[in-house]
Order: sequence, then structure tokens, then C-alpha cells
Amino acid sequence: MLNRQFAGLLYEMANLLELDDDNPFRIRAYKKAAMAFEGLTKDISTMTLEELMRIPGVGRGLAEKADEFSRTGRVKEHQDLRRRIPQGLLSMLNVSGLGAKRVRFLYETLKIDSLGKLKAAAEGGKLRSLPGFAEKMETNILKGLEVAVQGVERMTLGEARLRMAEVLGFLKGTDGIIRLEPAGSLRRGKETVGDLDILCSSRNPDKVITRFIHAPFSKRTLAAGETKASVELMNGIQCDLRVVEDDSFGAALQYFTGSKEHNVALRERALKLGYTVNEYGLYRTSDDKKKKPLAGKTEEEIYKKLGLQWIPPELREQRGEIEAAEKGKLPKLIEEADIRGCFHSHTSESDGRNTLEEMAAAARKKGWEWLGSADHSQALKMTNGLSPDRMREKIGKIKALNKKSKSFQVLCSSEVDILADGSMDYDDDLMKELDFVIASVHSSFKQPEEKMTERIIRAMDNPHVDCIGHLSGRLLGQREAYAIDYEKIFEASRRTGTALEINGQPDRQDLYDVHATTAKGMGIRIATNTDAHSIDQLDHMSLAVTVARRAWLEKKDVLNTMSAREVREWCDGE
DNA sequence: GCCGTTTTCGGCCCGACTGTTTTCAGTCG
Repeated sequence: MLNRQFAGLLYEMANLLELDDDNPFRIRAYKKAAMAFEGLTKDISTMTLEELMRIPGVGRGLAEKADEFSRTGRVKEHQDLRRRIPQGLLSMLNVSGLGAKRVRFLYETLKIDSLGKLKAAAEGGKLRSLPGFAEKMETNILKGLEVAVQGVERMTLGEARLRMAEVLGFLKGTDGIIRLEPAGSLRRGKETVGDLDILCSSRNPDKVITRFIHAPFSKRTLAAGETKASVELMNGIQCDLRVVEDDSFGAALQYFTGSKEHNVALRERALKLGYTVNEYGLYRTSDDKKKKPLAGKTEEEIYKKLGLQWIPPELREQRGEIEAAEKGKLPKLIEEADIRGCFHSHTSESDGRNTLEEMAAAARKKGWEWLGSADHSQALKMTNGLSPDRMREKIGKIKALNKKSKSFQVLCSSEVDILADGSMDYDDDLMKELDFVIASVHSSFKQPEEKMTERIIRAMDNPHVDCIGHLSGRLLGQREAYAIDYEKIFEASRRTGTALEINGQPDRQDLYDVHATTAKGMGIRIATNTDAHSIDQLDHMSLAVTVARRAWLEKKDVLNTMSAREVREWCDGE
């Protein structure tokens, strides 16, 4: 799958073109197309030129580049740009406060073409005498350099939600606050979050901003004006606060939730309809901006004026949601309240922290009707995986437990390893005794694409395997996804009726949202699972559901919305 | 670069903050 590589190449080309002072709209087109290729599940190397050109934002020029890239692994114009523009200038763009204009200027005047030379020049006080640069700018560049050298860290959504709850909890009590909501990529449920965005309406904006920049979690103030402030949190993450009038809250919430691409598309639509939209409201193009807006108090008003259904934040990625909203065809997204159980959790029998009884009690307390207790199989020694004898013992234990309760059922499940050759870690007789089998890869991650793909398909062909766990195997910030052919695997999944898991562990969130969308389109059933290793991790269902929502999934697409009885029937009827 | 029930040419989202300036460019989201 070359899509991500090609998207990366286009992003780099956009930056190089910017350094080359090329047409800004051309640069925007490259970035927009890069986004489109990133979200595409069909492999570009299997697409014809005509198919490529049907991707929104991709015309003949970029389609030909995609074609050139999949045939030759390179793009000539990209190589030309690389030859002409020093590589170091690209890394200089990562320094906060430096954009293409300033980087180019530094290169032309002082021949600075690397982070090292930039640091030396700033420390030597050589920048302050340049026109447009002064002492303050020099200091800021040095600060920006520290961050750029470390590289930009993004938090997982799970971590971001915790940090957000702390900040909101602190701000909540402030005098004069009317509404206070998280915005940005966190509200869209993106798998990782770069910084925290908070929106607030208040009768006393000064007070909120002052309290915010002096909060205990605020390490340093990056900017502070009348309507917005940014601070760096103790963990180095940036947190932005915007304060608006309550009449503009909906417009501002829409605006600061993004995504940027969604907002650009929305504004283009507004212009066609004779309106203009900003963070204060929706106006007629002909009207004075000081006039009261036609809409702005709620998001629903804005979307309605533009002839659209309200679009849930998770869908605002410019992946067809505006077209669907126009036709009134948005999905009715699954909600956490629809979930009645989880197939995948662990106990202290293998590597979990809580006993079977504790896990079951906690699941019941969440309002669930059933829980799949799916300890590891024997191959995973480091997790104390269960031998066949121990697993049979556990099956007996679960049967006894279920006799005591009618209203709550534990499924005897297991997360069985898919061994390197695609065979399963338990024999068929044992798997037959289990209610539900999740097959996962936990070893030999570096197999070539073809072998890994065959390995997983072989597991799906086993009649006892119900579901594939964390298909891509990626660990956010730690490990790349294994090389697999998604098209072939989805096809096998459809053919064998094997479900695919959306794993809600914060560093997994696996399937990827775009892959889950493709799977849904093929009629593949999805299980949203926690992979909980302790009772508190059962709350990771919220992350799994968020991924499902970003993938446009509805209640009917997800196995976990079945009642205990339906799950039993489904397991027996396979 | 892309795109088109106003267009195949001429558009292409919009505003806040900073640091540098005497009214604004660059950056950022």
C-alpha cells in the first residue's frame, strides 16, 4: 500500500513549493490531495488514471503524479525540487514562529540551511539585526528550536481526554462562564491529539483568561489577548482557550472543532449560497459584518442555513459528510449507550489485574448484559497464556458462574494467537468448546506483506475463529502497523463471515477509522472491544465507539449491540 | 494545483495575535 508514502511525498512537495515561493493555491491543492490519498483505502497502484481523477481534489496533474509514483516509486518534479532546495530548510519549518517566508529569507541573507546553523546564529545574536527580526524573535526562535529538535509529540485521544477533564474542571467554577466545551480534534475523536482546544462563552472574558493563564497546570503563557489565550501545559502540550459572546457560541464551536478541510468546504458552500461564515456567525455576503448574524447561537442553526443536517463532529473530516448531510443521508451513528457487552477482556489468569469475578461484576455495573473473558493462549509466555488444561478449567468455572446469574452472562472466549505460519495456538477441539474466538497476531511482526496477509487469511479460514483482534497491530507512537494487504483481508473476512475488531486500547485504536468504513461498506461485521486488562479499562469502550463513529458505523454494524441471548445464538449458529 | 446550475478562465476561507512596525506582514489554526 503506497498511499501513505505518496501522501507524505505530496506534503513534502507542498512545503518545498512554499519555500520556492510558488502559487499558494497550488500549494493548497497539493495539501488537499495529500489528505485525500491518506484517507483512501483503495491502493493507488491498483487504480487507473481515470479512477484517480475521480477522487475529489485530484485532477489530471496529481493523478499523473500518483501514477508515476506507483510505477516508478518516485516523482520527477519532487526530485527536482529536492535538488534545488536544501533539505534543512524543511526541518526549519518545524520551528514555531518560522514559516516559509522567514526561512527563505534566512537562507538568502545568512545562508542558514539547517537547525544547527539556525541555533548558532540565534545564540550569536546574528538574527536581531535583520529587518523584520529583533531580539524577541531571536528568543522565540531559540525556544521553538528546543521543541523542533525533540520532535512534535501527539497524545493519544485517551490521554487528551484526561488532560482536558483536568483543565475543564479547573475552569468550570470561574465567575461569568455561560458555556464551556472542548473543541478541536479531541471533539472530533481523532486517534491522536496535538493540542487541546477549549471554547467558552462568558459575561466576563478577562476573568476566564486571567484564571486560565495563571492556572496550576500552566507552565508558560504563549499568547494572551482579549478573546484568546494559549498556554503550555506541564507535559509540554499546548492548550488554547477562546472566549466568545454567547450569541456566537455555536458558530465558534463549529469553527474551532474543524477539521480545517471541513470548514473550508463549508465556507465555500456558504459563498455559493450567498453567505459568509466566520467564528461569530453566518451573514449574508451583502450585509455589513457588524450587523447581527443570521445564525450563530448553535451549530444546528449554521448547518441548517446551509441546507445541511447537523453533522456529528466525528464525521467532519471532508470525507463526503457534507454531501451526505445535504441529502439527509447521514448515518445514525452508534452510541456508547447501544453497547451491551464486550467480547475481549483479560483476567488475572493471564496478564490482567482483576479476577474473572471482579471483571464480570464491573461489566455488569456498567449496565452491560454480558462479557467475553478472553485470556491469552499458551504461546504468549510473557502474558502467562493459558495451557489447554488451564483453559478447560476456566471454561468449567465460567459455566458455574453463569448458572448463578440469569441477567448477566460471561462468554468463554479466548484471544488465541495466530502463529507465524497462520495455524492457531489451540487445536480445533478446544476452540470448539469456546463461545467466541478472537484470533490475534502477537509475534513475527516483520513478515513480508504477502506472508502476513496469507497468515491472517488462513486464521480466518478456520471455522472456529469468530473475529480478528487488532488487525493492523500498530501501537501509536511505538510500533508501525504490520505490512498487510487490506483488500485481500477484507475480502476474506467477507467470504468467511469473520468479524473484525475495533480495539479501544488508547495506543491501539485499531482498526483505523478509514479501514472500518471500508469494512462496513463490504458488509463485514465489527466488534468494538476494550481489550481491558483491569476493571477500569472497561471504560476504553468509549474509545472503541469513538473510532466506530468516525468510521460512520451504526448500531446494526456492531456485534456488541446484541443482547446476551442474541450473542449466544450468534455464537452457536456459526 | 483544482473546479464549474452564475464560469473552461478566474476564482480559490477567515480572523487573532505577535513582533515589528508607524499601518502591516507573517504565522497559526
